[in-house]
Amino acid sequence: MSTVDQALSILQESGYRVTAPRRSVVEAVHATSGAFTADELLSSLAGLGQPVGRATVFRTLDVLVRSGLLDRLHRPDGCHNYVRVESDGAHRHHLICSDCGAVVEFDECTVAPMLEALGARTDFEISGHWLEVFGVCSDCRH
Amino acid sequence: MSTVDQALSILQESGYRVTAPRRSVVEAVHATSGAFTADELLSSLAGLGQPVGRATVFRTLDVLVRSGLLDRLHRPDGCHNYVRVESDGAHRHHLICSDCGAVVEFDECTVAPMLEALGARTDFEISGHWLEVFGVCSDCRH
DNA sequence: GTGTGTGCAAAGGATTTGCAAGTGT
DNA sequence: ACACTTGCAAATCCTTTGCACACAC
Repeated sequence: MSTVDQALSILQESGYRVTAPRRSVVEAVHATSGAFTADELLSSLAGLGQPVGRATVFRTLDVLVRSGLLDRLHRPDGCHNYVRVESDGAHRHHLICSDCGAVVEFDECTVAPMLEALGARTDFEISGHWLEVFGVCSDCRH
Repeated sequence: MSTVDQALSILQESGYRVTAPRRSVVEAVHATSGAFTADELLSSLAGLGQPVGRATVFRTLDVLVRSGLLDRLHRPDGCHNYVRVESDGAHRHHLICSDCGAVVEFDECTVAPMLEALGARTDFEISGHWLEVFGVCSDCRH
């Protein structure tokens, strides 16, 4: 069972219908490696000969995020990038190459004790955090 | 010397001119407590009887960020929020109340060792990171 | 006086929405 | 059948830009 099919099953289990445009989007997403924007995906779909309407792309990205198949990234330059989710841990962060957009997921996150202290000090009830790390991957350095 | 005046001096030292609209913007910024958007600031200025053109507000926010007087925040609901910078440390992160937008700056950030390990494992040359923490402040809980 | 900064209105880009027609289950 | 989806085009939102005028230094 390919990963695309796995994704489509998850979609279905989440209560969404599996339609041709959604299949195209999922395939295009699986063909990428790294972070992408809605617009890049739109062009990519057109290039693959499987054009999907602009609105549908946006709606499908939402659906995929809600189904846990994509993560929405927030980058300094613009906020709406997406990446395919690889692991299934609840705690996911991303290391992103500023050059080529390559993304590495990681879950070793040592901020928990710090956040606890921070919550105590400020009397906030901390509900979550975002951590994103930027750098240059080995390919882009050479 | 009030904080507004301090800010205006910094602006000037950064090579920007101190003009009436910029003064208004700095005053309005100092009247807020927490994160705000360009649009909120625009309305706030109009409400104070010191209307400033839309373009000028955007340009001035840029100038203030570049002068180190404001930080640009990225929130789940929308990406371009601003907060007044309070400390002068280079390493600043923010704890934001999801309810009222109150912001607490903090600098105790314990991710450095983790990032070092992450860089070694992935062969990325890590250049920076970005951490934001969300929660509910004590006022909003009561 | 000179170079910056301003305001307006228009342009631009990204995302959303309304709606009639199409389609998965 | 029925509700969910789609595509299109228009609407909306946020931000930037061009340009003539004004102002800080």
